[in-house]
Amino acid sequence: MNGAPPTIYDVAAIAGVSIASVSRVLNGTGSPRADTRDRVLRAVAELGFVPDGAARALSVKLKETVGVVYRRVPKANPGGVFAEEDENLQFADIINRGIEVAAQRSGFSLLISSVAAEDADAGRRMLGLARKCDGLIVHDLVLDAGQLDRLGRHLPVVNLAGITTPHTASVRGDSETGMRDLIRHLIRDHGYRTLGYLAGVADSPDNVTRRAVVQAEARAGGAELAGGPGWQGSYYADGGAQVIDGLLGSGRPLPRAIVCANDLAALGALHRLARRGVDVPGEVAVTGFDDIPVARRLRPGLTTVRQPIKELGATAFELLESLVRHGPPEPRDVVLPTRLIRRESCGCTVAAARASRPAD
Amino acid sequence: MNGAPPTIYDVAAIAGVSIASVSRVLNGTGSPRADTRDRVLRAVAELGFVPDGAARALSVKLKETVGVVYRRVPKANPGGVFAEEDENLQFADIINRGIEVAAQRSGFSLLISSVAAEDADAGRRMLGLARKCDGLIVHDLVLDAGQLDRLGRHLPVVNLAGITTPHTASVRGDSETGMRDLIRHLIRDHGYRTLGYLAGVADSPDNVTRRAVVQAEARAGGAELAGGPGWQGSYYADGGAQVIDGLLGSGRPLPRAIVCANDLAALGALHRLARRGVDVPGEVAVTGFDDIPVARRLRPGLTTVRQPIKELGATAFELLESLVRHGPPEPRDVVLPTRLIRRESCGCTVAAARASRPAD
DNA sequence: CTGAAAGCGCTTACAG
DNA sequence: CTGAAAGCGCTTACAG
Repeated sequence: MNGAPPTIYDVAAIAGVSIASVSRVLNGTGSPRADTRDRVLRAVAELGFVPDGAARALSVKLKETVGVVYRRVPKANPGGVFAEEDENLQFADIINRGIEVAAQRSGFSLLISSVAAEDADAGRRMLGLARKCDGLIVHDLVLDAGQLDRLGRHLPVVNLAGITTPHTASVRGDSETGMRDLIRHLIRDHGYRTLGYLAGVADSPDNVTRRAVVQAEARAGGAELAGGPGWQGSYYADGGAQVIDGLLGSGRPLPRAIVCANDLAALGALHRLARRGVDVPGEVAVTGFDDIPVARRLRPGLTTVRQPIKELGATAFELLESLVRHGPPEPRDVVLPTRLIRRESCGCTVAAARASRPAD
Repeated sequence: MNGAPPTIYDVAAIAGVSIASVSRVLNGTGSPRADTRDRVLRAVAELGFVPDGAARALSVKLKETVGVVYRRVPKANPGGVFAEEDENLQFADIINRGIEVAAQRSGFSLLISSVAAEDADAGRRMLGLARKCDGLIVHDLVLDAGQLDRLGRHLPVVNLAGITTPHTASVRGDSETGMRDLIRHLIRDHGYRTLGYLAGVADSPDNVTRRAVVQAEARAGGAELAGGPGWQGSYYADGGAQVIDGLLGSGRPLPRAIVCANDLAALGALHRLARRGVDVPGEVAVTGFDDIPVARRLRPGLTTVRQPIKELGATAFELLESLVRHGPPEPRDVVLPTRLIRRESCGCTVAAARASRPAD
């Protein structure tokens, strides 16, 4: 940290060669003589030279950096049981790890930026990010289809919301199959005749899809599906807890099984049911979606649909890299498989649940 | 995404002004005439112009980007109960969020990079990172004191390992006070006479400190402290579980309380004790350190020491920014307060535990 | 207030 | 194989 960091000119001077030669040996281009190579490498070591990324990026028109935007959770109820927001971000964190590992394989770095849900100038923050990277990966619940597409006209964008637009690519988990298998398990294997769908953010594509599948499968299986505004959650634990409070307060009986839009909603529901003395799964079964790590730590263990979380991230990066390097990949919209994970919250015994799934 | 993105020259041409003027209105420097301002802004909007970050960085010699390096977890035992590594990274993820929020306030972006524990060319990866940012924040367990200091001679570095070196700054939680309060609680309030310290990575500064405090407080309180190689864990759940297996296999009685180096080790220990039918806290008490979100979801709720995780990250950023902008801050090595969080795994009743801590 | 021009630190045709 | 030079897209003294 003494003075300005050395530049390629300093290296060239010490090595007694031109900056072009320094650049070549450092990048492994051309075929420098062994002697040249040695002198450059020695000078580099002596100075502790590290080439400046900005200068290189400017020159090659590639920053080898991908921006990731995810949604920070709205402030939970002050004093609520779930004031701790960080648990809520597990899903995003694991996706980001998937992106990062894939990016690292390609020599790209990850520029991470969260936007608060209430953040008015989220748009500006995203532009600030955009100038520093080659393309953007945008998580669910950050931008709507219109905003995404507009952004996609300016730079490569892939969204993790499963939104298909003309100028972006997308990745999502297969909600249809996962949810279908789950509902059939509840109706056929457990014989439940009444269900409720504890919804996520109303207009999120995943929520729309999952609700539709629950409806269709309930009808096909001859089960009754409770609904209405009282079932509107938020994808977060607080929302799940509030729905349970409302349901219990309404005086109407609970359905036999509550199908939550995701694991966090289920976590909130489970917590509140336990506190109000409702036995899960004895009186009411509860299920989630995602299979975030905490799902297996809950008591009872949470029956859910596993998404390939890390792979969602890795795939998003691969789509983006392709977009950056060669333009729109084929296919532009990718759906990754999901699978039912039976634990105990659906009513399965420990033994049955364990036998049905891989060790965890 | 049609053709090359617009540059400041394009904007200037459309607006009918010089690129200097465009630069000025975009950066709010000088005092451009209202007319000039309008024309520039109109042209910017028309083109969807976003200034290139690399060019700006090269020019002003500031990337407004901070690199963060954290340690990816070694592969867990294949087929082990804790094959899922992501839970292990909660602590790092929350720190990173703290960094990010603080960085955002200063207009900095976060460049995230993990290194695998076994990764041979971690050094190279870190240099790759270094060229893209103004300084580095290095998590615990990534580099040793010598490596950190060497790195710190080339660019601003702050470490989250609590390691004090001549050329880096550091942040850590106050392990001394937190651990002292915890041990006193176990000995005085619960009357436990035998303890064991389930260690973390042997040469990690935090582990060294925590072990020393446990020893000192046990001695002072007249309690017996079990030790030996059988107590060596890893900071991860797997390590905690293995220590329990070894202990149970040895045939010797367990101490009345097992003090774990961190929450993850406690999680592993708790899991294994439950599986082997040992009652916690009835037969043996178990405690953690950190208070990661899952701690409150465990049954029994985990008694632990809360670290201000996000603040650790935010403080690390603030130190780094100061290092980047003005050179070494004062003080260069910061210690943040911790506090005992009583739940049930230490033997407290739900009521007593709840009364002793803030709602959660 | 505004513009012409130099400079930031690299990479890469182009000659030799 | 190697070097001189142009160029990447900005910012910022310096004149005017």
